[in-house]
Amino acid sequence: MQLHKCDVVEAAANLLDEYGIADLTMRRLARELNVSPGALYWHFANKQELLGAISDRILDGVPSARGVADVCHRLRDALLSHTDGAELVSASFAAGQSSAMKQILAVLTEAVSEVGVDSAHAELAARTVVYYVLGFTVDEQSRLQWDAAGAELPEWQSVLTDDANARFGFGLRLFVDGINVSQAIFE
Amino acid sequence: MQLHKCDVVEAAANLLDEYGIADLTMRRLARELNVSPGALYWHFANKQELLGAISDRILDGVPSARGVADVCHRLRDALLSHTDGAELVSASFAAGQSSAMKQILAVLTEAVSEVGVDSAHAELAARTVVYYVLGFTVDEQSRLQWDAAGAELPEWQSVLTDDANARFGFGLRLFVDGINVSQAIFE
DNA sequence: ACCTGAACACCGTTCAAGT
DNA sequence: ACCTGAACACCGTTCAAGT
Repeated sequence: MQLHKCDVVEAAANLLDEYGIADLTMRRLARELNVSPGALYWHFANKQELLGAISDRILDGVPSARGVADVCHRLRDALLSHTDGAELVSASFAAGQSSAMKQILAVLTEAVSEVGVDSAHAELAARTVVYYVLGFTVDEQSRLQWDAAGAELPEWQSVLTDDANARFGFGLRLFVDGINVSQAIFE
Repeated sequence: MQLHKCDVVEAAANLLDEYGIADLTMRRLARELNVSPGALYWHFANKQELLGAISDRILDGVPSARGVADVCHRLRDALLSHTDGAELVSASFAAGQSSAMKQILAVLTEAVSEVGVDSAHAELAARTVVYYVLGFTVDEQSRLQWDAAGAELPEWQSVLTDDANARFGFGLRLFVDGINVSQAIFE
């Protein structure tokens, strides 16, 4: 039967989860779908566009969150729930290929505006927060996956995960505090 | 004559500046040096290690800066002074291959400590700042290089560059303010 | 010790030709 | 409209063999 865009994205997402971003190639994806490599280029202009579509799938639902902290936590959760999710979305965002990340940026900008910051500075503050969340989570995920390959998690959840949550929250608060200070100055 | 590590890194840096990170391949570098591709693997274990060495070359001098703002500005300047510098260093840092970035992290941690933050939180704050500088500069550089390829800079320096400086400084202040707030709480 | 040559196992992308 | 087959122009890495 016919190949649909969403089938391709789903197969790609499965490949990502099972084998990681390094093994997510156009040729391998085509093999998985039992089509020739060229077939993918009827549905997607290039690999970057496909990666953007996977990013949007990973981020499904995140743009509907409200408030800086809420958006950031849900963004991080979404990234961590797929192998190499942070790296993939980070790359797609940098390449301007993830419309979900653009929405998230808009939602964050609005959230910052509501604290009383003018819209030009609000967008800057929102970008700043996004850089942090992506950078932190790429880092966190690479460590997580690295020692998940080694010794299999001794006493999980509490020791490693909660610590990362606390670390993430600390950095996030640094911004929120910074934003509140800048708002206090400008008014 | 013999091939030395530093010659390889220099040739690689030149290749980067002239053609960008996408064309910085082991094979192309070997061609430029008039050696076989395999020769490079006598001096470097793999491509990542070589990229790390280029990163360290790009960041030469930055770790000797002092103070959060000073380090961050010099880091950004170093990244912007080479084609795709931000992307390269960002990738090397994520892969744990840049010792210069580790030094920079240490310097930033010390600078934050001196404001009165305990060392555990100081390291977190330092990482947070690094994520911001790298994220911001990768973004800035990709835009810069994108419209440098298009219309050739209308009335430079003032309109584009100064604005980016101001934007960079704004995000940076968000942290420094946030750090000061957290220090005020903890003491 | 340092390097060559040649191979291995792949890539992304294009495009005439088929259905 | 949608896909195949085959090609184009590459990759990173390894390793026996040479000097």
